[in-house]
Amino acid sequence: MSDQTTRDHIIEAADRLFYRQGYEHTSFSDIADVVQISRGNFYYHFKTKDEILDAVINARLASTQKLLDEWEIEGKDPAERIRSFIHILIGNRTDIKRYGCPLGTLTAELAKLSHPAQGEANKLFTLFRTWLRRQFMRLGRKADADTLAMHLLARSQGVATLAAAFHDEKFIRQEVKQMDAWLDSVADGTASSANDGRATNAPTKRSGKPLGG
Amino acid sequence: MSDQTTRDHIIEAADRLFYRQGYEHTSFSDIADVVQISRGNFYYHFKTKDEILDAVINARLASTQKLLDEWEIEGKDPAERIRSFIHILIGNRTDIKRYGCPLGTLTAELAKLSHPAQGEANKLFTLFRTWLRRQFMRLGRKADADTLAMHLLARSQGVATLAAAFHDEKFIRQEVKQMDAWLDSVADGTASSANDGRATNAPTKRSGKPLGG
DNA sequence: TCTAGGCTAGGACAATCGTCCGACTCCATC
DNA sequence: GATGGAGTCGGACGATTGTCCTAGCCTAGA
Repeated sequence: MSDQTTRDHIIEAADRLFYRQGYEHTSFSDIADVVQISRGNFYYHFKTKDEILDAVINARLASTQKLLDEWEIEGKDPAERIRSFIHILIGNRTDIKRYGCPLGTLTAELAKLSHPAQGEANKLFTLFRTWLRRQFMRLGRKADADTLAMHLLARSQGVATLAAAFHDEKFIRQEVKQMDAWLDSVADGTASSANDGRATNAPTKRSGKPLGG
Repeated sequence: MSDQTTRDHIIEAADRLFYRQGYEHTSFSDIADVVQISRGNFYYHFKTKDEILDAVINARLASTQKLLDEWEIEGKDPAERIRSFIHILIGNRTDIKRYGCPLGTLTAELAKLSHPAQGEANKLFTLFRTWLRRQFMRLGRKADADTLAMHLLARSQGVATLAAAFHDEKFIRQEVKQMDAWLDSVADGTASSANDGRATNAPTKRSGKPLGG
């Protein structure tokens, strides 16, 4: 249908603009310019701006679920699947360096706006959280699977935040490498030698020169 | 002076409101209501909204510097000083749980607005970064001091982001404990046994039950 | 050819924004 | 008491916002 096409175009454009400019800072005009329709025509497709936000979040939920399903199929073992998660930081490094994490920044903004869609947006986090938890459980970490999932989520968020603040791509690679090492230690179950791959190797290996600020 | 008092009141109120509602979402009226002056009176103290932002950032820079100086004096050794940094997450947990990290959220918002004050806001991050770097150097980690500083900053940011998303206070304590352990391993310099205190201890100790979502 | 309805353009709308101004109240100074 | 500047007030301004309406376009089906 032509309807779906236009509607999807709006959602797609809104998604990108919400990510780059933020939700509140993106106006109907901004979206209209991209989609090349008149501003007044929005009302036919979406009654309110919040409805567009809902549609965008739902679209992200769907695409995220699809992504997780793919990782589920393609990954040979839980560790490899978790590694897929870690490496989206690399895959999206260019965007992250400029705009941060789409998840984290949207959630943070909606929280400050006291926006009703907060709960929906948080489902995105929960999607990753439960998926990661399941992987860690399969890794034999039944007892602390959720703790590990949250830990990994937090580190990813932190990396995205600082990478955006300092516009530092090298920092992303650096931290991803450490998370990989951390994952190895978790997967091995080698308790006493489990480390985050940082405190151990850094002094003997990397130069540790200041990252570009 | 009465001038400084009013001006300071404005800055103080703006600071709090920017943190809780975001910069763009905070209007002159909002600030005026708190300070209890008329909206039109702002122009006498600040010519533009951006000027208020600059003043707020400068105030934060000053108070941050003061905080770091205090830690510098009070802390007996570098490890204890770094621990002071880690534990602000605990001290500000109530606010963080609700509004996230003042630093991270402001930086993220200004980035999306392409706001000229981005650079100034980033100085806040740099303040912590250089301070932490110096502490790690004194800890004998000359080679990778900056890497360690960035790592710790990132983890703090990640914890704040997720704590805010899930409104989870327990998660903060949990991650702080791990950062403490991580710091110990860094301070000990026990290379091969250095771990983040998570992959090692969790399965044998904590129950790892799902955090409140 | 005519008609109905999906879809759109363009503009009106009230509200709110940051900005700016003129008139006013203080109060110290002479 | 008169003067002048610091500080404040209330409102006006143009712009922009999200919302909403109406007239018209285009196409499929009778």
